[in-house]
Amino acid sequence: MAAPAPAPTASPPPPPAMSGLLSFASSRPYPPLPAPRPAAAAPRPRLRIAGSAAAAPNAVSHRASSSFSSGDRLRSLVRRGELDEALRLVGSARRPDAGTCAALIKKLSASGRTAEARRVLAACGPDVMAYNAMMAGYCGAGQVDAARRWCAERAVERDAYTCDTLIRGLCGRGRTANALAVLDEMLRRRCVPDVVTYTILLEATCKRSGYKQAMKLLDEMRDKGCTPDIVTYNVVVNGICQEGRVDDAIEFLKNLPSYGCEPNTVSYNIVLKGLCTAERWEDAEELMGEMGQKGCPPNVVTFNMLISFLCRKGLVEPALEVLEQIPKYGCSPNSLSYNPLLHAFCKQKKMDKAMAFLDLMVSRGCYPDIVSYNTLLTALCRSGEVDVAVELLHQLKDKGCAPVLISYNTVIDGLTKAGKTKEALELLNEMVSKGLQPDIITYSTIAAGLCREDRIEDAIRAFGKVQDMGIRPNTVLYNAIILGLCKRRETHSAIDLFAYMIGNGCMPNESTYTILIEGLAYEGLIKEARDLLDELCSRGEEILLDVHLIDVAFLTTFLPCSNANGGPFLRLPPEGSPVYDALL
DNA sequence: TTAGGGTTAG
Repeated sequence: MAAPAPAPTASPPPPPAMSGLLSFASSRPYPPLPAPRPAAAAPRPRLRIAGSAAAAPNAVSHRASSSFSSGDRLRSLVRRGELDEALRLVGSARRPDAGTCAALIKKLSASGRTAEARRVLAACGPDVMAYNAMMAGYCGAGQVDAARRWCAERAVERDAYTCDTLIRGLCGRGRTANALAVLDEMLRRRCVPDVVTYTILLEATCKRSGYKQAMKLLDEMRDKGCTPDIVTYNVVVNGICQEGRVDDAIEFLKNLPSYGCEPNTVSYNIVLKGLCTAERWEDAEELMGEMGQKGCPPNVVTFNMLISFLCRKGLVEPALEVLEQIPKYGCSPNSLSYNPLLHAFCKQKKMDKAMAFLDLMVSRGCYPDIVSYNTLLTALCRSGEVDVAVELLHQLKDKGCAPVLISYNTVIDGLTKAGKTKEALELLNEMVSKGLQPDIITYSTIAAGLCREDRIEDAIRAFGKVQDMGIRPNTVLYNAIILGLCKRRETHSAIDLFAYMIGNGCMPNESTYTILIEGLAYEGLIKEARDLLDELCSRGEEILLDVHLIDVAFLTTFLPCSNANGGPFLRLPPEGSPVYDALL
């Protein structure tokens, strides 16, 4: 792989607001990374070496040593995600600790293993923490109906907290109507919904049915004798802003005292966010001025929000000015203040500036967090500096910021795209050895990289690994392998996999169809390609095909379809191209 | 239970 172009050495001078701030920007392509976070710099003593878990010291426990070590072992297994081993241990334990069981229930449910989670629940006996974990698990796994049935069986509705979990789970999956039904059940059973329950429901109602509907629920809540608090009102203020009615939100805020509730800084921040979304910068500034007078001075969130919005709109210099204002208001910038700017520099491909900015934040006592580093890793990979990314990844722990799944996924992807699949696979082994569980993104990345190298068999092994882990392969993973098969002209196998994908309940997307249609057309299987396109037609989706992959015969065959009402739209080849000439 | 980082695969 050719060495990437170095970062421009003659970068434009920093904007005025930055003058002096970045003066220590190094002339090296990449300045040394910031010094380690003092508090976390000292290497932590290793408590235990691999394989000696059972011999863990139990000096702090007064319980029987056997029960301590098994409980300790169970906790450690759950933490490491070794669920099968944890399940075996739960099966043999006399009375496993409810907190650990709750954690295991959560993890099992997250992998869709709710039946096994229920076995764990049975093993640990009645415990509200475990109940809530089960409820959250069902909801998280999308089995909200199972959650409701289970809830009814156990009559746990009487516990308001468990009900909140169910209501939150239902609301989180857009099942607001069911959540409201649970509320009715609660009221019938004289299980008093509290302000939290209502607030959750109000938030969902705002999202689903709009704030006007939420206002009705607010009245109902008051009728039932439940007094809204400022959080409740803020949820409604947010709902009003979400519908683009910021001025109505401001009006509502003004009337709050007449309901016996004073706005707080969060209330103003919500309105401010609405103003920023509408790019009403002057109004935002004015509101910030008012906040102090109204006894709700801006806090660091206020400034962070402004910085984030300005950066998103490409207004990096004003964002830098806001950053400089923060201390004048008695607030300290934190990593959330710096990260949007760091991201902006990365996006501008000004890596030297980004690195210098990182130094700046450290010199001001704000330590980069994992999001800062992940932002850098992404940018380094995208700018062709994968080796620097690998180096940074390996330095993270010493900087007091251990790499996470996303960090590894980012660099693994960078390596596969740089044609360094072997190193990517080594990194995969490394993360596993460090106890980080790869996820669907890790394996999709690896599979796509292997396919790019025509190593379809290995990619299919990665696919199998995902299934072994109890994770359902998703569309992205299927697409990667289908593309690999099509590129190898094994279109029939690709179609088989397509059928398998649908049979397993994984919905194909536009890319899936594009890949397959192009693959079929390449092999001259025009009829089959057409059938697939018709299927897309019936879905009424727009399809943009890469004309470079399509031969003239294929385009000519399909052209009439592009005029069909409501049918797919085939982007025409660029004017003057050979394909365009052949068509007209 | 409300507001803040448009960190990862196609």
